[in-house]
Amino acid sequence: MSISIQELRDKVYAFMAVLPNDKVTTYGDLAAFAGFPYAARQVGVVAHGGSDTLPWHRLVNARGGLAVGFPGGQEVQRQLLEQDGILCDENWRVIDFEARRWRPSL
DNA sequence: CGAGTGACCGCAA
DNA sequence: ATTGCGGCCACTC
Repeated sequence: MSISIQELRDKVYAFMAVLPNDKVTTYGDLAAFAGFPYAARQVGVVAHGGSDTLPWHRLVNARGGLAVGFPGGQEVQRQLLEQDGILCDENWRVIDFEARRWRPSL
């Protein structure tokens, strides 16, 4: 059983749209809530790839760390997070991540 | 077709 | 705490 990438993109955008400005979420959680529990990677790709208006910087990995895999992305993401009042430590991890973690509709 | 890659996840040593 | 390894899925060559 394969997933539909456009359907996934739709749901990801929808969730990002309602994501509070002072909270963050993870790729895995977003994928799970969107109905594709194993599609975390694709979530990352579609979330950052397609749109410039959506707050991609509020997506972090399951350990609360900033995006790895894009050179220099961590610096950019940290600054964007600071603009939203979210701070990071030297290890590129969101401070107080568990408290700032957001869950859609639960 | 098969192999490699990627803004990921989880567990084991 | 860290590193290593396999697994998941879709995309590209």
